[in-house]
Amino acid sequence: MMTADDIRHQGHDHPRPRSAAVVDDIVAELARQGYRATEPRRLVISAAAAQGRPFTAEEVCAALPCVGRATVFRVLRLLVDTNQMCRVLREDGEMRYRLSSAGHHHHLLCVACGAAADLSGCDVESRLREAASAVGFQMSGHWLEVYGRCGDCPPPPAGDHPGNQ
Amino acid sequence: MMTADDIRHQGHDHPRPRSAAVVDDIVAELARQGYRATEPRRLVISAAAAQGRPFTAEEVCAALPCVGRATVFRVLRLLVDTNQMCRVLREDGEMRYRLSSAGHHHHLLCVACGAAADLSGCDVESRLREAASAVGFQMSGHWLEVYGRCGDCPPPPAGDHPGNQ
DNA sequence: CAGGTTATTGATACTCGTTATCAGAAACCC
DNA sequence: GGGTTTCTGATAACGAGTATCAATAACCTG
Repeated sequence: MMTADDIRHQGHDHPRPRSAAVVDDIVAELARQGYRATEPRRLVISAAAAQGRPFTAEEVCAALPCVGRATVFRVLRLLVDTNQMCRVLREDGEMRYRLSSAGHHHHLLCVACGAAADLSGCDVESRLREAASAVGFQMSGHWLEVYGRCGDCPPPPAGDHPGNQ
Repeated sequence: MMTADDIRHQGHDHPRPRSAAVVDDIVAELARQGYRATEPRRLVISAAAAQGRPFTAEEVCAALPCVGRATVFRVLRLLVDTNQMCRVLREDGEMRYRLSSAGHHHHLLCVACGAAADLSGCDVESRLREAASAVGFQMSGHWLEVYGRCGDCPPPPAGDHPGNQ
């Protein structure tokens, strides 16, 4: 069977690319929380770390035919539950995953190439809380995705649909 | 076959409750855009107007056994596409619908009773645009849902999970 | 490091929400 | 009223994700 190391070394020969350290960190954190360090988990995490942008569970399944479908979903969910990964919702409604251990934050998603960037330094939260209490609600959480074009993508051709919802 | 009027009058005897006007308005708007005013469409719109809070396609299907399942989904999508209805994403990931012809706005969803309120008067948009351009993105849209407790629901028992994502 | 416990896996079947297909039915227009 | 054309409903299909459960592999302990 192919091991996590085989995956890591695909296509280049650095003995320990940065993703290896990422994988180890995540596995260590899982261990700290009482979860076993299994090969399938390493493989899924490794595949996730190899993705340059938010990915689907399906992509991981395709990249790891040696790992069972159910296991891929299980590991992804485990990582989300342990705050090692977050979900991002594309504009078309497709759910994708992204490794990121940061605390509460939001994402900027490029509608052209699919790249993602973390969005921080905007205190939307306090504003929302105020606006909510103005309508008699006590805010407890929120979900926010921001869509746009990253600097690497050419601007849209012409009169394109702005806004959303 | 049951007609839209039968539905409207269920359980009370106002000849034209306000929902009737809503239905007519929506059907008129559809007609204006070249869509035919069919009975199944009236029925679905009527059922939607009768809901006090965001509802699922499933609920409409159950309320209208005489309308085909596929048609219910088709009409809901048509209404979303023509901006007569919007989708709301519950905290647990479930997608619901809500009649609302207003322009761009967001929703406050009560995590206890499921009620929804429109959220306006908070200029999150400009802030997001700034934060986005700081990371080299040109914002084109966003998706925002705010969760909390409405004034009618008792506060949560004790130390509950705050925040999200 | 052998052996026992327990978590984890993979194959499979299944659920759920939604969409494709397509022949028949109903709206609209004249 | 009749002819087009859109729309509908039944059904089958779909995609993403989950439940089941026997077999396997990690971990701990001696």
